[in-house]
Amino acid sequence: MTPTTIRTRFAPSPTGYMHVGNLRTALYTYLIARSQGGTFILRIEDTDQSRQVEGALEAIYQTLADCGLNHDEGPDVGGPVGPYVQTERQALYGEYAEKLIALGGAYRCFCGKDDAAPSDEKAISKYDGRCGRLSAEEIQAKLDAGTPYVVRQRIPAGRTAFDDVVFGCIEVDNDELDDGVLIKSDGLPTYNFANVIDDHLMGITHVVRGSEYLSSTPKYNLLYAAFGWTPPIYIHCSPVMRDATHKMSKRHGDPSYEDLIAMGYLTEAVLNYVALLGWSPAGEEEMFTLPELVKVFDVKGISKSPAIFDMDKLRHFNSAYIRALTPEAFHTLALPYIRQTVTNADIDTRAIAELLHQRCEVLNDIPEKVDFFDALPDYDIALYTNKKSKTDETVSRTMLDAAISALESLDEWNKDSIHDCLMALAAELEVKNATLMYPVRIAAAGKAVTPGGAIEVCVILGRDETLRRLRVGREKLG
RNA sequence: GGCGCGUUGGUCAAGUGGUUAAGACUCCGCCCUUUCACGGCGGCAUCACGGGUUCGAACCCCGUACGCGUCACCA
Repeated sequence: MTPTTIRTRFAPSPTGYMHVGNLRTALYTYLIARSQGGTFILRIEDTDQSRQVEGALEAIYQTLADCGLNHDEGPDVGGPVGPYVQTERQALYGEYAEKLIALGGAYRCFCGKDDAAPSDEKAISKYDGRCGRLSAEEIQAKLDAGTPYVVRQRIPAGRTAFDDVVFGCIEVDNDELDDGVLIKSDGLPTYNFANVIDDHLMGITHVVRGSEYLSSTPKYNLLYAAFGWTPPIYIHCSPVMRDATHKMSKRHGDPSYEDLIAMGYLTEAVLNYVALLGWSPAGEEEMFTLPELVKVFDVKGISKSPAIFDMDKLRHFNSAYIRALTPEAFHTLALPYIRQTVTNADIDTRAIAELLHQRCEVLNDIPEKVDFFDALPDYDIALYTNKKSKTDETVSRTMLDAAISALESLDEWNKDSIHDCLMALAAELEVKNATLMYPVRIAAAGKAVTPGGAIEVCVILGRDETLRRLRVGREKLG
């Protein structure tokens, strides 16, 4: 029996687009809640007004909705512990800052930005805490004089330890910790403060976040301790990397979730792959839909080391998800891509989709794969030479001649009739099926690689166009 | 630089003192086959390094190297 229900939160700041690492954090956060019947909350951390990016908020909502990571509480759906946007909670932070000052866990700092910040960029220094030693009279005098101030955390002496689900027990000397700013001079809280207040007030039991917060977690626990609160369970995740030394980033041109979708990846595939970046399931199965992930997810499988994003493996997942689609669903998805290069209004796009379906890894590959249906490419006759099919230019001449006259005399033009006709012809010529089919396909498509074989291609092209192309091929061969 | 963290094949990774060191992706070969793809079978390739502890270490300890993070009135 769990004493408290699990409550997790995804707390992005609207400062950019939804990156793969963000998505993964959201996913894990969602999975932890859902797998244990808990509540998944969305909170917007917008305390840095200068970093707001237009459209970022929309991207967050859209991505979560597309992925099915539905939140139970949040700015849009409300909930019992709102508001869920930090700038709307400003009064709350002020109130708790006062409380913390009274408790001795914080103090007002009247030093200007320049006095407190390291002036020399080389020198790594921390705030010397001088305002923490001001007497009550001195503080009152500053206050009376209207001196602007920030609120800083008072770090006690000693050592602080905390447990992380992924990294285990981490202990640091408090000397390493700075008296960080909790309330900025604009009155808004820093992440360090808002996060602790909100997580506590919102009853968050499990905090999932990037490992870059590992170093500052002791400060948060000191804050919890000063308030007499119980810290949450921490789950720090290592970053998703673009290569061995760089995190995925927009700056390097790494794709965001929406970029991947625009490239022709399926949401389900992206989600499945992202889940596996830094987490491994107990068994050997790797393919999981979101509901399946809810069933099998276990924080024990989260790994400590960073994971490099591998587009090849994503492609693999994507092609598997595409193949699993119904023919109808695939046709609907593929049609716009087919239409990028196949404009002929009369052509049977369903037949094309059918050929494509098992041969398509990413939707963006489609236009290039089917362009020959619209126009016969200007191909090299070297294509007619294929060792496996036992063809060369001479053989191809014979095959094309025979195929042309056989197809010319065909009354009915459909898959079966063409099939029977060509098979009979191959038998009559005493050649392997491939020896006849190969040159026909090359002449019909003008490409070395095509989705579907000679018969499928010819059926879609239709009688006149097929015969025209076969004659063009025959002519090219001289 | 201080502190923290990390390091199993090219990539994701399983593994918690005794294993032929799983599996997946990629790549290669073969089979299937009307090209390609799918599918099937097989293969290449890994415990960063150096010391310990131990009968025995990928697993425990120490150190080294390399990498990442952090040291903001950013989150």
